[in-house]
Amino acid sequence: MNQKNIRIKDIAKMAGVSEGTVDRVLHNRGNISSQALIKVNEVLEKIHYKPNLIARSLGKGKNQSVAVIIPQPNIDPYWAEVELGIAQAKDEWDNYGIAVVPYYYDHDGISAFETIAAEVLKSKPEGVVIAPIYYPQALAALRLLHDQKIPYVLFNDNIPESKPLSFIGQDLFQSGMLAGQLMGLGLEGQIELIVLHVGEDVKDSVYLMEKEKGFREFFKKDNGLAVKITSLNLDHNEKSFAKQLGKLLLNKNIKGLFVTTSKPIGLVASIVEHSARKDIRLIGYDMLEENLKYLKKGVIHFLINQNPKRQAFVGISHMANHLLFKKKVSAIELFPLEIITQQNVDSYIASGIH
Amino acid sequence: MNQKNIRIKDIAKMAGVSEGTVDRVLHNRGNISSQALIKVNEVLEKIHYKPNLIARSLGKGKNQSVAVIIPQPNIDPYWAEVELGIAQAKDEWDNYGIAVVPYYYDHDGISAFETIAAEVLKSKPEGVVIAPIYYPQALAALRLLHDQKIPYVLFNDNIPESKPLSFIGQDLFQSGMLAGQLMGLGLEGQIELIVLHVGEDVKDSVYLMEKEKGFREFFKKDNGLAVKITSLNLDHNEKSFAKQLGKLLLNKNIKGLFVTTSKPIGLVASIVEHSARKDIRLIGYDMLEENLKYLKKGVIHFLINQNPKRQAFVGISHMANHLLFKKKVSAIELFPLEIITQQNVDSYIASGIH
DNA sequence: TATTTCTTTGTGTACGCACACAATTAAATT
DNA sequence: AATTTAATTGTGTGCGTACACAAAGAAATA
Repeated sequence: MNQKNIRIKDIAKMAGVSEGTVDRVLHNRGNISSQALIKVNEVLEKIHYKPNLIARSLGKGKNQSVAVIIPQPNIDPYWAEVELGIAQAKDEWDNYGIAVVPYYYDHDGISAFETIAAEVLKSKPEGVVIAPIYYPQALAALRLLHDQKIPYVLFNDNIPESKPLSFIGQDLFQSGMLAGQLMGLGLEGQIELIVLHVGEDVKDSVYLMEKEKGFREFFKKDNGLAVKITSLNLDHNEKSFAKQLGKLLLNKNIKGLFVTTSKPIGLVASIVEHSARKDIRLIGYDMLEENLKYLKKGVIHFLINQNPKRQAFVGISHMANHLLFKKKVSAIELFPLEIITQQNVDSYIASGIH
Repeated sequence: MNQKNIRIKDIAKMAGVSEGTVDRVLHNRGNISSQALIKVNEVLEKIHYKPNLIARSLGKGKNQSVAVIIPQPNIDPYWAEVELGIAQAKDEWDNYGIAVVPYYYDHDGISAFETIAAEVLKSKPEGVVIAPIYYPQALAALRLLHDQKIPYVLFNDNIPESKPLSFIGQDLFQSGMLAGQLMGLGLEGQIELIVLHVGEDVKDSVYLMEKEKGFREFFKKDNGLAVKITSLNLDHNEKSFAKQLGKLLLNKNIKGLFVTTSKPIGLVASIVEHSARKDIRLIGYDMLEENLKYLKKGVIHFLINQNPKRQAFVGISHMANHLLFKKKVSAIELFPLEIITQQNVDSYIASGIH
């Protein structure tokens, strides 16, 4: 690349045709004589043409738009994090003429999702990035996108059968295994552990189950420990929740809690903190503000970071690269399972998204 | 940005001057009447001008080059990782007309560094990215760069007084604290721990000392533990090294080893593995191949990832963004202190660099 | 053969910015 | 006032691609 790059102009000269003809071959625009086609293809096979991506996107000119669909972020700190990632991507890709347009659907009303999906379709975006947390509704929407040949990227939850351009997320089974390892560190003898699923719809439980399966799997292998694992489904209606959890903590054999979603750990932590128990190991998800508070206090011992902010950012960036530069993007991008503790949490906060 | 973006042309019209004048203001090229300057600045303050970065780099045209200076990677797996990051950056920025040119200096010969530095200067790169592991030589080289007004980015080790454009690395004191926390997990009673500095020059020891300080600091705070910490400087001349370490492991009170550099842990791990001790907790640095082997075996318990590959990639990207887009880059970018265990190592390997 | 229709090919302009150079105006010198 | 010199400003071209449109050629029709 230090030496002059081969341009369309050069190819045209080599093949003895005009630039327009080369352009037609490169983009299969048709209206080409077989003679010309052969000549150009001969040259293309000989050299390795690397289009100048910058010039390409300048030349294309037209402003493209990417719609991003997530649940209302203002009631849920997890999705608020996601929104930060969207904002960051918006800022970044704005420079390249890509408009990132977020759409929010109501958490409660399922029908709200369909309304939003219709709205998005009407706006005719060049690409869609979506966190498909309600499986059947999402699947229907993705079918529509597919029919209209609008590419889409999934993040947070995968729906492989919808054949997205790309999926951004984590290996949830392995995530559970990791939670198991962290839970088991330094524990000995006969103990009981609790897996806590809090206030999630049954639909989602597929994903939560993956985490639980991984968690249980870990203790099958780990020797020297006699572990009894109980899983609990609780609604985080505050009163009954606190009562039930409090009762659990009276059992001295219980040494650890694994909370499978990020939102409720703060609540769990406050209950653990106010109980008499100082020996409970608490493991949960994500660097939400409340969670960090209890991590720093030492009530929560480990957080596994799902990096919602970055998932959104990377998902949008995949789409942007696809639209702008026709770059090949990986069909599945699994994020690392980041372990956050009292001693490295600040380094994570400081580093942000690169 | 869905609505038309403001271009230089628009600013010119608003201010009642020509495009050239606006250009001169934006780039402080001088030769401007105070009247025109005021008019343009008034407009600039009112609107938020976001230059089209793509057009900018197309317009600039000229191919720029970034020199990257590191030690010979082929004898050292750590620097081999760094080289992967360089290759990745090279690939990425090639599309934008930036040539990334690596230079390697011999690990042993100090004078080799100066030779390379001279060579780099002669090539007149637009920017330099450098891992300044030999302090005095690096400082001298950076002075030369400063004199010639060639911007430089540091990674791996910082030399703040050289005022680099940007530094990419980690907080080493905090890194030691984290090692302390991981070491302490589940340990009880009276124990002894070893901090192992292996085969590094005294010059570097400033940085290793930071890690040790952090490690010791952690155990000052942590209550319930009576910990004795011994630090050892060993040369990894294999025979005497194995003998000395073997002798140490006969002491049953020693429960953990913290190795402050990445290269020798494989060696340490093999010695620990072949000793009779199954209760030694081993903590070290980086995802080098040999280290991963012992991590998966369970001999090494934790690795703290310094992410050499990505440090190089981000360092080069900072420079590229600076040269190409005149983007403001953060003066210091601290990487998160990533904890790698048996259960999340694969997720890190799979994810690579984003 | 002249005319129309369809196919193929070449040329020109735009994208937004950087930068060189020409044109204009102001200031300084004779 | 005329000329030179300097300061300021405007215009034009190029970066490499995409795409519209005009031009040219071939085929079909009258």
